[in-house]
Amino acid sequence: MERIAEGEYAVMEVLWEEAPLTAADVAARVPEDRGWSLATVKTMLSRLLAKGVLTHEEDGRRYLYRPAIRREDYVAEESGRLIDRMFGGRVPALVAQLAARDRLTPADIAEIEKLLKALKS
Amino acid sequence: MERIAEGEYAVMEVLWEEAPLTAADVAARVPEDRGWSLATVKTMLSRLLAKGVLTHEEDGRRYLYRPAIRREDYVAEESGRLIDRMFGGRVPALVAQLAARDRLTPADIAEIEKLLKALKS
DNA sequence: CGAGGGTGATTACATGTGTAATCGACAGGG
DNA sequence: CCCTGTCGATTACACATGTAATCACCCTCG
Repeated sequence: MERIAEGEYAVMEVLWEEAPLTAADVAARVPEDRGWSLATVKTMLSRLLAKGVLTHEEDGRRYLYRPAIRREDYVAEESGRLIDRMFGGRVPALVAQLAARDRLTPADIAEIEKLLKALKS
Repeated sequence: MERIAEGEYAVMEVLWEEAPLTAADVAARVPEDRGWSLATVKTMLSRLLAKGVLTHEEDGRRYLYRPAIRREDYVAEESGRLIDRMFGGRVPALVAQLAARDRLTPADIAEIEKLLKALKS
């Protein structure tokens, strides 16, 4: 699967949320703080098409865009990449790191414990 | 803290493992499969210096390089970034994702449970 | 003393990315 | 039927990144 750049990812998020959309619709839904012009969004869409992570179908004179890959798949790949690179593929090392950095609230801990317990059955 | 590119990260790994080192030493320790020339490693070192994530001290006619940032800090930042972007900052969502993808062995589960239990005390 | 090898610095060049402007085609309003 | 706005496509340009080659300098060996 092609790598998706940070900015491009923002466009994918929009389409994973709702699809199909026109270029203008996507632009309208991209987070405000990006401050992107419509032209910029169109460039992103073209590049994502070229990467094969989007598809488009004609709708009269314009296109409707929709994701060609599933969000879970992409997220899984990126998470795996990070865990491999930074934690030698060891998930417990990641969790230990998060714990050491206070990224785990008591609620998080409880939730994760429940998840793990469910896994063992 | 400056972003560190994928290739540059490989150089940082070497120096986090052992420092200080000369450019030639770093090149010798970079993973074989990168297939980098010494020149390439030197470019990386210059860029990392420019980014302020390395320091160097003179050793006669050459430099000894050493990390200016701690590995844990960088790793924490990158992990946080990923969790924020892909899981809305929710660590349990990440763990659920890993579970769904069979990235968790029974040993991992046991280890994580032990970690979490220790946290609660 | 002169040549060769090692050093960092400078330069090179292709590709990716952020961020658009512009262009040619076409559709719909007047 | 023509103007204007809209669409995708093409082009632009600066900076980041991967991957080096080359240069100027200096130390050491012969």
